[in-house]
Amino acid sequence: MVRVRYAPSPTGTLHIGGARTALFNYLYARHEAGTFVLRIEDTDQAREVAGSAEAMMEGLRSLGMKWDEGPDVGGAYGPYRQSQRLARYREALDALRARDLVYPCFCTPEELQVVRKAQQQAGKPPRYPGTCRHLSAQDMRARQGRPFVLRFRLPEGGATMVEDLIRGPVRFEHAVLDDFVVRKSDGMPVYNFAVVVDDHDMAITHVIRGEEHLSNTPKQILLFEALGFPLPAFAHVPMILAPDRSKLSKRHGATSVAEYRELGILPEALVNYLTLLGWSPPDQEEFFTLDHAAKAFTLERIQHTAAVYDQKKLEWMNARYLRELPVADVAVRVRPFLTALGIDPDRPQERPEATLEEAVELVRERSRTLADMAEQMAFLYRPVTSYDPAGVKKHFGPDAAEHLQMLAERLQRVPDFSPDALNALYQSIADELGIGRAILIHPTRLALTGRTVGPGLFELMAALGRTASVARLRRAAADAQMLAAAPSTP
RNA sequence: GGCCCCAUGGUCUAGAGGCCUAGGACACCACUCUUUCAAGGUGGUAACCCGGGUUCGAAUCCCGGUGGGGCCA
Repeated sequence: MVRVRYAPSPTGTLHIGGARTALFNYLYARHEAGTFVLRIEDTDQAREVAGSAEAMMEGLRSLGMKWDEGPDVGGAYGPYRQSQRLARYREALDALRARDLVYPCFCTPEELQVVRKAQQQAGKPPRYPGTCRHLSAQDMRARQGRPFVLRFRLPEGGATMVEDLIRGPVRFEHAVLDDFVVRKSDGMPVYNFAVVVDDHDMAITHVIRGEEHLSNTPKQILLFEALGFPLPAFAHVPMILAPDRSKLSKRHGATSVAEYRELGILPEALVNYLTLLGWSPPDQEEFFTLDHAAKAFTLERIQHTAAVYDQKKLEWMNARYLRELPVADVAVRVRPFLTALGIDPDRPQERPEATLEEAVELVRERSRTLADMAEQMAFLYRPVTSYDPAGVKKHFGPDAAEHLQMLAERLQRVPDFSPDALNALYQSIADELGIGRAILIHPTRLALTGRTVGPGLFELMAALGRTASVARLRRAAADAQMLAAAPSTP
């Protein structure tokens, strides 16, 4: 029975790197019909951010991941918050202490800093010098009352092998490791120690985590062995890098799952994109659901190289979901983005004839995000307050006012306000005037939407409806005349 | 600085010794469709980090270098 876990520290928001690690764990669990455990690693009180754990869980849920065991849903291996497991760590530490596998160290950080500097300058690995490794009972008594940490007594010589499922065997010589700290002077266990106890207690069979943990793994293996725990399998997945190949951070723009949601990226698209970052399906297919990915997911197909995330491709993928998801679905999701623009699609200032779903159909083809989509359909719900300046220059020429006025009259009278009928009407007017249709079409679009780009004019006009269309054309006729009379100063 | 990982177009990747004249996708460019912008279609630019081996044969295996990343503070 496979048991995997995702174990974030609640120090901020759910990052796309973390989300991707969670995702790989989730997919592996599903593929193996195993158990996915969520654990909150909150031993570092100083760095903890209030509400962070809840926000992370919400982020994971929004992406469609469900865990079988965790702090909120419980399970047979809890508690699932490290802060509630301190007694358990103390117990494990006592066991090591009883067998003299750990020892107290009274060296101060300042003393060690000096040593480390010297070692670095000499080109040696930074190592604990072993000052307190062999203190006699008398030495100990002399230091009574002074703060101390607990250090692990590293086996002399030899090496520890990490059998990584993705990278193969990795060898770490003990000569470059040192007697690392397992308990801090404040009595709190160190990360490497707590993880080992937790992974064992929660019967984790596969530790799938970011590559940055590979260097910590030999220490953890040593602890597993010292505690007499069987080893889980390890798999270190490559990191996600910013476009400049540095570690992803806030200065690179949106990096958290929540931010992407606010930008109008669909969770389906984000998950799909993230899955492709460092993993590829055997069939080369780029579009899939979580379920489909789970069926195909194997550790062997995980990339060894760090991946640079590409916002453009994410948006492209999002655009595809936007135009392929059921309209009703998209309509529901675009609502909050309309609200953010001050628009209530149910109580428009101007009554468009199209329903929200029809509005979605109208613009989805050219939308990359939900925010983008909302902006594109905004013209349906509120009056035009300005015209694109380049458009004015190009399409509100000397004849425009007259044309717009005439179009308004004809539109008022045309019996059928469907796209086809409107198309026919424009054709016949253009024929009457002996001009190309485009000469009428462009000023109309500018009049109706204030913009020069957008959906097909006749569809747009039908969606807006007769009343609003005619009103906007009349208003634009007046505006165009005024603009022509008062040429802009260069 | 020490140790560890990694290395296919700008980016994500396919590739597990001959199927490679290195495939797909994003991006970019051109053309096409067209009332604009998209979407779509067609075509194009663009990569096996370098040097040694191993082999009849290497993007693929080995060694070294270089570069990038990570961990340790």
